[in-house]
Amino acid sequence: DVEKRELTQWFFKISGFSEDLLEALDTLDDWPAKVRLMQENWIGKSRGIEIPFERTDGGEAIVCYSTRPDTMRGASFIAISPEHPLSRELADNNAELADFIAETRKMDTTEAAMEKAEKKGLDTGITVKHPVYPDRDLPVWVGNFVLMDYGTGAVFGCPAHDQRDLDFARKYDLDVRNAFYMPGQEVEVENEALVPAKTEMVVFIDHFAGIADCTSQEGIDATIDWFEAKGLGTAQVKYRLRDWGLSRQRYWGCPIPVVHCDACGVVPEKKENLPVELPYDEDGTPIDFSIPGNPLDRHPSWRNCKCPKCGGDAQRETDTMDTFVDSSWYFARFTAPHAETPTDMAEAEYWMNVDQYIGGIEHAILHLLYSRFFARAMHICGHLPKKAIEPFDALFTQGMVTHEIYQTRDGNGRPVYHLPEDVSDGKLTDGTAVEIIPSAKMSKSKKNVVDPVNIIEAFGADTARWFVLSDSPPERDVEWTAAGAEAAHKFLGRVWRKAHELSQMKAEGVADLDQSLQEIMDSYQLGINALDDELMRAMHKTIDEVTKGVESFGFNAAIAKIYGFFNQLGKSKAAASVQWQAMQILAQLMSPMTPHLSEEIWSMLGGEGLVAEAPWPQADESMMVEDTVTLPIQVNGKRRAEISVPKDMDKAEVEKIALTQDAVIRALEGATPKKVIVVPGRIVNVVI
RNA sequence: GCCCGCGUGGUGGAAUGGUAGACACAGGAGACUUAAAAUCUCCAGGCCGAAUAGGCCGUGCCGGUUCGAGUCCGGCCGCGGGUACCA
Repeated sequence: DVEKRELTQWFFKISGFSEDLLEALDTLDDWPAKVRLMQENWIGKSRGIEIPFERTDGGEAIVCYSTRPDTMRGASFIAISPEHPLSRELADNNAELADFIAETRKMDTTEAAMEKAEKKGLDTGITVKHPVYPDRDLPVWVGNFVLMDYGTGAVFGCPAHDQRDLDFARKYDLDVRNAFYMPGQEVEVENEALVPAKTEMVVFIDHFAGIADCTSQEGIDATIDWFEAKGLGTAQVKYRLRDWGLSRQRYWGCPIPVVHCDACGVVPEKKENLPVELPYDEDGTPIDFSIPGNPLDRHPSWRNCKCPKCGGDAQRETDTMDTFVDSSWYFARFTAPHAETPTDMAEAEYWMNVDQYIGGIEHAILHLLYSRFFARAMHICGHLPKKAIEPFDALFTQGMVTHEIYQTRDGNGRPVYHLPEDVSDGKLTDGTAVEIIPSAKMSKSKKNVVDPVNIIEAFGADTARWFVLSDSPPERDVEWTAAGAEAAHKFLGRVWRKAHELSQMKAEGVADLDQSLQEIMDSYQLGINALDDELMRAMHKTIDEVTKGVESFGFNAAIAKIYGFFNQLGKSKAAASVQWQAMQILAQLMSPMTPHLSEEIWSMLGGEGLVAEAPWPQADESMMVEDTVTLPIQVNGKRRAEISVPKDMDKAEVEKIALTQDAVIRALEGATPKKVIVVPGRIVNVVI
C-alpha cells in the first residue's frame, strides 16, 4: 500500500519566478516552439477570482477560486479538498468523513492517477449561500479530486459547463443548470457538459452582470469586474506551477546542508563546512542497503554533529536532494570545475551560455524549467552573471532510441531480461524462448540496449557514425537496427576507391594540379565544357544543401545529398581536374561524419594540412543557377505534362507553351481554360 | 483525464502550400567469374494494361480552406513523451 503522509519537506520557491519564467519564454528564439508551449502550459497562468461563500451555520466563509465565474448561475455545489482545514476539522466528529479522507490518502498521488481515478465525494451537511442568488443554498462536499495545492483547495461546481462536475452531479444527484446556451440552441445540458472555446460566442441566461451575447472570455472579464465592484470577490492571477519539493528520503543524493539543534532550531551548516558529503564506510561500517529506509538515519557518527550556531549537540538533516538539483547547474560548474566556489564569475562570464543544448524531449518540462529557475537563483546569489539567467541559448530535442525487450521468468515468476545480442529468432543461445515486449526507450534495467562497439569493431568508427546519422532525423524516435551498417561500410569503400583512382591518375601525370583547391574553384569558368559545368553545378548545390542540413541537424538528409552527389561523380565524364575538386569537396563535406576517411582522402588528393582545419567550403551562388527549369503542368491540380523552359521566360510565353502540350490538350477535352496560374520556376496550373 | 508531439511504399525516411516516395536498406533481374565473394548495371507505391502508351487510386480516417494540401484549419482514430519521487 502506498499512503500519502505529511512530512517536513524542503522546497525551492520556484513559484516566486512563475511570471519571469513564463515571460522569458518569448526570448528563447532558438528553442523548439513545442517546448516553449509545454512550459507555458505547465506554468499555467490563469486569471480568476476568489469568492468567499458564506456558510449558513455562521462558520468561517469558504473561499473558492474560479477561472470561470461567468458560469456562476450554474453553481450547484461546493467541493473542498480532503486536505482542506475544514475537512480535517469536520473529520474530528465525523467517522465516515475521517474514513473517506483516510481512503483518499491511499490513492496514487500522481496527477495522471488522480485525474483518471473515480471521482468520489462525501456530503458534509454544511451549506453555503450562493453569493448572487442568496435564496439558493449550495451543499458543501468533500471531493477526492480537489487539490489542496492549487487555488484555495475549494471550488464551486458548475455541472453544466464542466464534464467532471457534471459526472459528479449525476452520480450524487445534484442540480444541473445552464449558465449559457450556444446561439440558437436553447437546450439544457444532459450528460455532456457544454464547454465551448472561450473565444466562441454564447448566449448568457439572465446574467447578473447584465451581459447577454458575447464570448465566454468577455463573460469572464465582465463577471470578475462585477464581483470586484460589488465587493463579493477578489481578482487573482494564479499559476499552476508548484514549488519544487527537493528532499528525498534516500542515501544517494547530496545531503541537505542543514542541522537540527534543540536550542536553535533549524540552522544552516557553516559555509566552510560545505559541501556536506555522504558518509561512506570510513568508520569501518559499510553502508547497509539491505535494510529498508534511509541509511543516513542509522549512521550516528555522521548524523550527530555540533550546532553551527551554539556549538551544542545537534543532528544533521538526513534528507538528501533530488538529483534534478545537480542537473540544474552542472553546466555552470563545468565552466570552472576546480574552483573553490561553486563557480568562478570571470570564467562563467567567459564561457556561459551554453550555445547548443541537446537533450531528450522527455526533459522538455522538468529539467529544462528547473535549470532556468536555478540559473536565476544563482544569478541572485552572485554565482552567475546576468546574461546567464537563460542558460541555454539554443535547444535541440533529440528522439529516443528504442528496442524490443526480451524477457524470461525466474523460478519465482519474476522477470529476467536479456540483452538483444544474446537473443536470436526469439530464443536464447540455450534454446529457451523469450517473451518479446514491444519496443521502448532503451534502458539498462530492461537490458534492451545495444552497444555500438559491435559496429565499430566490425567496420570502424567512421562507418558507425555514418550509419547512425544516415538513417533517421535526430529529433525522431528510432527503433534500433544494425541492418544497413554493412551497406554504409560499402559506400565508404566506394568513396575511398574513387579517391584512390583519382590519386593514381595524378601519380601517372593525368591530372595536372598545381593550384590549391580554393584557387581552382575560384578560377573555374562556366560555359567551356558542359560535362564539367554539370558536375561543378552539382558540387556547389551539394555544398549548399549539406551545409544547411548539418547546421539544422538534418544529418540524414545531408547524407542523402552526399550519396546523390557521389553517384553523379561516379558516372561523370568531366575532366579529371574537375572530378578531383569534386572529390576533395566531397571528402570535406563528409568530414564531420567520417573524420578518418576524410583526412585520408584529403591527404591523398594533396589537400593542405588537415581537413579538420581547412575552412568549410562555400557554395558559389552563381554556380547554382540553372539556365533552364523543368515545369510540371497541371490541369485542375493533376499533373499532365512537363516542359523545359529557360529560367527567365515570361509568364505569357510559358502559358502559351503549356497550352500547346498534347497531354494538356487531351486533358482539357475541348474546354476553355478559366484561368492559368504560372508560378515562375515552380509550376503551371490550368484551371477549367 | 490533461498538456505536447507523431502517423508517408516491405523497411528507415525525403519533400520553403507547387511533379509525393529523393537517398538508402531489404528484394528482384542481369554483367563479370569455373564457382563463390567482391564489384558493376538495371528494376521496383498500388491497381488496370503487352507497354518504357495511357489511365485510375494513393501520405491513419472524415470534412474544410486553396488554382493547388503530406504540409494549413476543424473533428475523430492510433502511437509516443510528460504529468511534478526515473532523470
